[in-house]
Amino acid sequence: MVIRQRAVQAEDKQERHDAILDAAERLLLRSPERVANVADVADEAGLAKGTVYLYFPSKEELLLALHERNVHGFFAALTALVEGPGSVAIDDMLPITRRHLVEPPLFLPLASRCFGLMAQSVPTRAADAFRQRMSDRLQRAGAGLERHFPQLQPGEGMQLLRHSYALIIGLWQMSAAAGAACAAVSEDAPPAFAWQYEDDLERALRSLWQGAVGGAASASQR
Amino acid sequence: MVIRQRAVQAEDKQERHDAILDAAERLLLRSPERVANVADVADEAGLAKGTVYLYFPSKEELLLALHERNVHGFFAALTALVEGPGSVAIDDMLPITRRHLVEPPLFLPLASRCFGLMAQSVPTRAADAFRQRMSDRLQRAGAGLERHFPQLQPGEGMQLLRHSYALIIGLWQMSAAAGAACAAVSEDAPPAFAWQYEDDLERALRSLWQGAVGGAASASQR
Amino acid sequence: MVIRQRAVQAEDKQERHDAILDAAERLLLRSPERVANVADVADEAGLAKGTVYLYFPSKEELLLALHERNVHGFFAALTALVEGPGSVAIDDMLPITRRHLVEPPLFLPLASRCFGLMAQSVPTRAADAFRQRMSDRLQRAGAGLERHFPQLQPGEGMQLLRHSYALIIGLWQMSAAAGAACAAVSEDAPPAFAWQYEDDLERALRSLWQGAVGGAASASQR
Amino acid sequence: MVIRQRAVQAEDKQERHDAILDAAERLLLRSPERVANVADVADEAGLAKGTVYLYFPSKEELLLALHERNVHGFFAALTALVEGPGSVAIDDMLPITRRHLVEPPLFLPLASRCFGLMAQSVPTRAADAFRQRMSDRLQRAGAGLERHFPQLQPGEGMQLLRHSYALIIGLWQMSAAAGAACAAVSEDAPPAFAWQYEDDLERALRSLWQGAVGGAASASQR
DNA sequence: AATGAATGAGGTTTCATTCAT
DNA sequence: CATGAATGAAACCTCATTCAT
Repeated sequence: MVIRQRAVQAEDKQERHDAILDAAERLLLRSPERVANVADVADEAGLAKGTVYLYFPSKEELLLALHERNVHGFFAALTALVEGPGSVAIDDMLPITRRHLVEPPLFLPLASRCFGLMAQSVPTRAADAFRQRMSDRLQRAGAGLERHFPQLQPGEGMQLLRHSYALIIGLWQMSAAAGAACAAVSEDAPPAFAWQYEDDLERALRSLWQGAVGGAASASQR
Repeated sequence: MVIRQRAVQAEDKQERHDAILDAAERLLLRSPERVANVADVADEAGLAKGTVYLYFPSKEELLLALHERNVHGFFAALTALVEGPGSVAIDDMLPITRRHLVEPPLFLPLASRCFGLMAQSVPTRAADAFRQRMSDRLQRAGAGLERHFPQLQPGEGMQLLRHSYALIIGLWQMSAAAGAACAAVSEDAPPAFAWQYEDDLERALRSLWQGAVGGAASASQR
Repeated sequence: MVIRQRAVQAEDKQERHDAILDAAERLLLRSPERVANVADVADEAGLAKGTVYLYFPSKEELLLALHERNVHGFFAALTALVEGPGSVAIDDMLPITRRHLVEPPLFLPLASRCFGLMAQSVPTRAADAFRQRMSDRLQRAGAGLERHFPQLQPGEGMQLLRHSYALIIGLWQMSAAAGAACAAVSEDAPPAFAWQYEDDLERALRSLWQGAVGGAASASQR
Repeated sequence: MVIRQRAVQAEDKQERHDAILDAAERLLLRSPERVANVADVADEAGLAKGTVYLYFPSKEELLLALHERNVHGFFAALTALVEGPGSVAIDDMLPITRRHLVEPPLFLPLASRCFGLMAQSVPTRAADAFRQRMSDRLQRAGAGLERHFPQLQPGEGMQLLRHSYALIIGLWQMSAAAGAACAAVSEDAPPAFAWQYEDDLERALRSLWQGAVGGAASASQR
C-alpha cells in the first residue's frame, strides 16, 4: 500500500478517494446483482465506515461518482475522435463504445442503476451537477459529430448521441434481464432473449446511425 | 375495512387477483416515484397483507404480473396490425406505441423497474415464464413485420422490435432521470436534458426504422 | 407467559403494549444512567425489534408512554385526595408525592429525560397530546385544591401544583448530579450536595406551600 | 481558516480557552435546541477539532466550563448583595436572578443540560471539582443570607438557595417543554402550559421564600 | 502546540415475508 | 380462505475521540 496512513496532501486525498471508488468497483464486479452497502465498501478499501463518509457525502453520491469516472473515459475518447483530424464514420465509433461501455463489466449495470437513482432520490444538488456535466459532454461531442456529418442539423449530433446512449442502456437491460435466467438455467432461454448483447447492440446502433446520417454512416460497411 | 366474501370459485379468484393488480396500479399512478409496499397494496385492495401472498408468491411477481397486463394490450394491437390486411409503414406503428406505451403513465416506469428486477434478482420460474411469453409475442409480431418489409431477413423483424423496445425504455429512463430535477427546479435543466420525451422518441424510432428497413419505412412519410 | 404467541384481541394487545413498557422499565431500573436502545427493549420483552415498532411509533414515544403511565398513578391518587371528602393539608399531599414520585426509582430520571425530549424533539403530535393530558390533570387537581384552600385564587391551585412539580424535578436533578459522584467516591461529596433528596424535598415543598397557602398548609404540622 | 499563533504563554492559553468557550456560547445562542458538536465549536473558534481537546478533556467538560462561567456572575452578584451593607429582602434577590439567570438566553438551557450530564455520566474529577466549587459558593452565599434573615437556622440559607435554584431550573424545563410546541403551533397550548416563565418564576420564588423566612421576605412587598 | 484524518460503536427505522389464529 | 401480528435482516449516517503528521 503506497498510501500513507493519513491522506494529508491533496494528492493523497485524491488517491484515497479513488481507492474508495476502486473498492466499490471491485465489490460490484464481484456481485453485480446487489449494491454493496457502505460498510462493505469501507471494509474492502481497508477503511472504516466513517472514513468513506469523509470522502463521499452519501452512498448514492459514491455510486454516482463511480459511474461518472466510467463515463469520463468514454467521452474523452469520443471527443478526441470527433475533434481529431481525419474523417469519422460509424465504424470508428463502435470500437469506442465497445471498449468503454460494453466490455467493462461494470459500466452498464451501474449506468442503469444511476438512472434509477437520479429518477428517484432526492439529493438534487449533486444530481444536478452530474447532469450538467453530462450535458456539457454530450453537447461538445455532439457538436464535433455535426462537423463530420453535414447532414446533421444543429443539435442533431447531441440528439443522435443521446439516442445511442438510450439504445445501449435499454438493450443491455433487456439482455441482463434475460441473462440472469440464462446464467442459471443455460439452455432454455427463449429465442427472443437468446442473443449476444454485443453483436445485437452493434446492429441496432448501425440501424440508428444509418437512419440518422444516411449512407455516410454505412459508406464503409458491408 | 372492506370485508369480502371468500373467493371459492375459480372466477372469484381471478377477480381478486385482478383487484390486487388494480390496487397496485392505482398506487403506482398516485406516486410513480416510489414502489408501494405490500401493506399499502393490500390496504388499497381492501385486503390483508397475507391475502396478497395467497395470490402472488412475492412482491416482485406481483409487479411483473401488472407489467405483463400492460404489455398485453400493446402486443395485441401490434399483432393485429401486422397480421391484418393492408400495408404497414412506420407511421402506422408509432400511434400504437404512443397509445399503449407512452401515454399510459404507468407503462414506462413499470417496464423500467421490471427490467431492473429481472436483471438483479435470482431468476424465478415466474420470470422465465414471463420471458417465454414475451419471446413468443415478439416472435409472432416480428414475423408479421417481416411479411410487410421484405428487406428484413428472417429474425430481423423480431430484432427490430427488440431494438425499438430498448430505445423506448432507455430514452424514457434518461428522460425520467432528467425530469426529477426539472420538476423541482423548472428552468435550469441543461440543454441535453431539456427535451420532450414523446417527440424525441418519435425521431429516434424513425431513425432506427429507417436505418433498418430503408426507404420503405419512410416511403409514406413527409 | 400468559400472553399468547400473537396478540389478536384488543386486550392481548394492551397486555403486550404494557409488557413492552414493563421491559423498558426493567432496563431503565437496571441501568438508570443510560437509555436502553430499542433492540434491548425488544430483547428484554422477548420480542423482535420490529414488534416494538408495531406498538410504539418511535423510541421517544415509548419513553413518553412509560413516563405517562407513571404520572397517571400520581395524579389519580392526588385527584382522589382533593376530590374526596374531608379536609386536606400539606401533610396529606407529601405521602402521595413520596409514594408515587420519590420512591419509585424510575419516576424522576424519566420525568427529567422526558422534559428534555419534549424541549428538543420534533414529533409534536404525540407531545402535544401528552401535554394536553397533563394539563387536564393539573387543572382538575388544581381545581380540587382550590376548594380546600379558599385563600387560593382561581388558577392558583394549578399554579401551586406546577411549582411543586418543578421543585420536585429540579431538586432531584441537583441531587442526582451529586449522587452520581457520591456513588463512586462515597465520602467526598461537598456539603452543599450531601443531603438526602427526600428530606430536602419535603422541606422545600413545605416552604413553598406555606408561602402559597399560609398557615392553613402548616396548621396541622409541627 | 484563521491561523493563529501557538499559545505558548500561560495567558495565551487562557485566552484560547476562553475563545473556545465563546465559540460554544455563540453556537448555543444561535440554536439553543441542539448541542453543537465539537467540530462546529472548533470551526466557530477558528481552530481544529483536535485543538479543542488540548484545552478541554471532553465535550462534557467544555459544556460544564461554559456553564460555570455563567454561574460565576450570578454568585458574584449574590454574594456581593448578601455580604454588602444594608438590609436584604426577597425583592432584592429577584432582580439578580432575573439579570443573571433568566435574561441571558443561555443560562437555563445550559444549566438544565449540565444537570442532565452530571446525573447520567460517569463522575469525573472535573465534575467533582465543579460540584465542590458550587458548594463553596452556595455555602458562602447561604451564610450571608442567614445573617440577614435571623429566622434561618444554620444551613438553612444554603438550603433555601438550593431550593430556589431547583425551582428556577425545574420551572424552566417545564416551560421549555411547553414552549417547543407553542413555537410551532402558537394558539393551542393547553392552559396549564400557557404562562410566562418569568412571571411564574417570580410568583413561585416569592412563595418559597415567604414560606421559608416568613413575613420578613414579604415585608417590603405589595 | 496544532492539525484534521481516521475511527467505529451506536441507534433508528423499514418492510418483505411467514405463520398462528 | 383470510387475517394481520410477528419477524429480523438490512442499511444509513453521526460524531466524540484519538493520534499520526
